[in-house]
Amino acid sequence: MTTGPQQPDAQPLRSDAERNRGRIVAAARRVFERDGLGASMASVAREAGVGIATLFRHFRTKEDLIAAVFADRMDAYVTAVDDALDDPDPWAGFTGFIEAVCAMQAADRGFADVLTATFPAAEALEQRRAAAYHGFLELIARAKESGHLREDFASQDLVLVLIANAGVVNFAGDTVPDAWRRLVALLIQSFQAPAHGPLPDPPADDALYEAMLRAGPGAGPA
Amino acid sequence: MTTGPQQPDAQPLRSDAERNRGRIVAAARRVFERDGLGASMASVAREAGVGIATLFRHFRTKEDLIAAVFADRMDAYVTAVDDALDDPDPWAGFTGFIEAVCAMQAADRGFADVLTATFPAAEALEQRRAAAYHGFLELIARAKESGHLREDFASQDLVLVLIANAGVVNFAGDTVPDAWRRLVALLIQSFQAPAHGPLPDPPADDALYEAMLRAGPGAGPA
DNA sequence: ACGGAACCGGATAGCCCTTTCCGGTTCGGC
DNA sequence: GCCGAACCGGAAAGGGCTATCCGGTTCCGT
Repeated sequence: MTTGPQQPDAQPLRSDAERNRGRIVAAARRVFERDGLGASMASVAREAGVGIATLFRHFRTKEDLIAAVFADRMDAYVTAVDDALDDPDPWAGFTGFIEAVCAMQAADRGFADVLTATFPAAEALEQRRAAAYHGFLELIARAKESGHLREDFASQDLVLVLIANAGVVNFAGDTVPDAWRRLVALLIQSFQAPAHGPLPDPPADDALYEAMLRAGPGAGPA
Repeated sequence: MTTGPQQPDAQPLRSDAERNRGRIVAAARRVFERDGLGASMASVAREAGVGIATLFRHFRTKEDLIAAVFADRMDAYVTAVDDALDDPDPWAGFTGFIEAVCAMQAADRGFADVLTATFPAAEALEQRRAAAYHGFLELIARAKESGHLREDFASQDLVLVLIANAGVVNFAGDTVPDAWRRLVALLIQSFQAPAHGPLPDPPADDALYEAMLRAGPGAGPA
């Protein structure tokens, strides 16, 4: 595991350390949600009311902090897929999932950044991402089978939606908080069968992964 | 005029100054095209083979440099609208314009950033933006009248497309250079009549402008 | 209630950014 | 070919970022 200091079994922390750790994670959650992953570690420390050194002692790098903060959002991500698979209507499940995920991006700019990047060092995140992706493939299959989803829809199109939506969310953020809804509605309608025409080929999976890697280490957009 | 030093009539520059100014603009064009507006002034100076001070003597701020570099791209932007208006097929003109502009974004990451920001101090840019927007309104009207464009398409949707596409271009950039084509194709199909369903209301114009303002002064994304 | 390990946080290093300052150099009119 | 004005570019100021160092403090077992 790469998440060194925050292993559940590592040996109990002293009470003050435990308390500070909780404060830091909670503060980071608030700060990242508001400002995206571009928020500085100093701002997190300030929000938490601890010194910078304390923050870096608990999380050796910013990426470690991100992994700790967004583990449960990634759980919600997986849960959203499962819920969608439980929907008896495959098309409603499919569209509901996309809307739900994009809504999560709009509600948490940090999470929007997380979904469009890859953190190979943070296994906790990547395993959940893989699980969700796997479920989404099933969602695609069922929606196509039901005849509501266009046949040439590709799994890579989800990444495209997430990137586009992250762009709108990071851009419009607080000023135009509902702009993303219209974009997502448009995209969903473009996915619906019958298609209005053919499409260019989707990008290659490994190339997309490569691009998400580049977005990882560095911080999110300004 | 806010473009102080680069006025055409200001009084002729000395030959070496004139030469350096040309080098700087050409270098900035290359650097911004490759790296987006986030590129540093130092990298521009290095590419131009001049000192940093020389760069800042010719362009008091980064924004001044941006305005000088992208004036002609904005001309191409206006030209694209005019060409589209010349198309006898309103729908072909409409879709061709969107594709052309998005292609310009993909070919020049700096321009992609310029299109999704506003620089109130750079009148040269803003006047052209306004002209293009005005032409686009006419393009919308004709395309709706022809029955190919959905009735609830709003002019703000162009901004949405530009932002979403800039997100994909800045994200996928060199790694997945054609990813944007699929996104744009999808969006165009979603604009085509008959619509697959209703849409949420478009964002308010002034709110969008406000958001573009925020994206202006600061540099582009990483 | 005491001693040492664990923990704290401010100051600091090192890097990148935009913008300014200033001593040295080059141009170009005479 | 000389000389002043215009111009050059490196160095530095001022700010932000991640990450580390170290002297002082707090916890907790005994």
